[in-house]
Amino acid sequence: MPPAPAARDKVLDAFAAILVTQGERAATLDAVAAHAGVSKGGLLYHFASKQALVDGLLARLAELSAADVIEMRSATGGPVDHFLRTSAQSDTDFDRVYVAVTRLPQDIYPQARQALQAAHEGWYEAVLESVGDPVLARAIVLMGDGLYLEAARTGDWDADSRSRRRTDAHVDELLALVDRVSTALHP
Amino acid sequence: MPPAPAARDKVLDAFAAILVTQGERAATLDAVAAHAGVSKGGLLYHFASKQALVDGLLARLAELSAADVIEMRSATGGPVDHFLRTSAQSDTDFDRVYVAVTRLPQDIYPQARQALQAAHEGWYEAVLESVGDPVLARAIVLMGDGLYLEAARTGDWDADSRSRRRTDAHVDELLALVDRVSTALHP
DNA sequence: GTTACTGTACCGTCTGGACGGAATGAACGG
DNA sequence: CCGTTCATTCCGTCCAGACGGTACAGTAAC
Repeated sequence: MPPAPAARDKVLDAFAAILVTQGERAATLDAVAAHAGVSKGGLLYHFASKQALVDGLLARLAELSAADVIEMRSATGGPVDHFLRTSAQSDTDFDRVYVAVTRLPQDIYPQARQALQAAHEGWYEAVLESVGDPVLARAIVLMGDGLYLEAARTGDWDADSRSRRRTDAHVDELLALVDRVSTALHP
Repeated sequence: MPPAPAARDKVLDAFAAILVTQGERAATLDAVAAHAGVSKGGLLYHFASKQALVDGLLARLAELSAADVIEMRSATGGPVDHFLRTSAQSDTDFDRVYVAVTRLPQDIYPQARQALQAAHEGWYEAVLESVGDPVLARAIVLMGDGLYLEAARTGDWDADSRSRRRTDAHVDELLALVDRVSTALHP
């Protein structure tokens, strides 16, 4: 009944979800279509090939990445707080898509590497403006990546509130440490 | 003429190399066999199924991981220095296998997640013994993960010496920062 | 009539895995 | 020293199924 292109977004969601939870191997056209609740023909109507699907995911990452940096700069706790907290979490659209692109073979989709690099540079610049010191800024961005990897490793994707609270406490401690170092460098 | 099981190691090397550079999708039995200079039948002699191949890689990670922690503790520059430097590099057997396992879909191979977690805990404990502070130790391990991800993203796997020197300089700065923080926490 | 799909049928290629060998060399008896 | 036997190590081919992709007829809303 909805003639609006609703399926397109659902397909991209499903593609990202399967990439994150089951890897690229499982992200076949059939599997993506089934997970999206869409027929294979419907998927291919919006994305004529698998390459088009990947391109669509990368385009979405670019959108969400730009939005994330803007949100970072205007976050109440400051860019660093927002950055490390969202890195540890993994239940936002952006986090899912970011990790999904991480799962793509970078040597086969060079644009994926560029998209990730672009997201990185946005983060680095925002963090640098906040903390001043380039080495500390780099350290913070690296820790953010580490948190992403950890969230992916511990399978936080459908985590219960208990383990999430534990992660939050760890991030609080990290933020306190960063704050101490930051004020020590620039008193 | 070589009746020694030389092929087994070559197959594992090839499997890891393809996972790292081209992703799990490209790591088919044929591709691994071809890259190892072995026939498909020869591969299947040593690893009766793809699951067996994965198990073999995980077993090798466990070996190398234990060896890496031992090497860390007896490294000349100390555990932290050794850890961050090897995280930034990616030309050792251990780094290759570690990142290769990272590329496996964790939800499908739960043992992969456990193996990575085990490697992590070994690092964390060695770093903790060195720096004393648990939060700083966690920050260091996270930065190591970030460096792994960065090395994977920038495709350092066949890097020229120029880009490697740049990475080394960055790691030097990070180590200097960690050292300052460490002595500030425990004067 | 256009847009946004569903559904089915189909094609060529690749995939994991099974299988039957074949070369090598150690073990053993004579 | 020789011949046979035997396990180990590896090769090459075959197959059923899954894969990406095409084609197309139909449907339902606007």
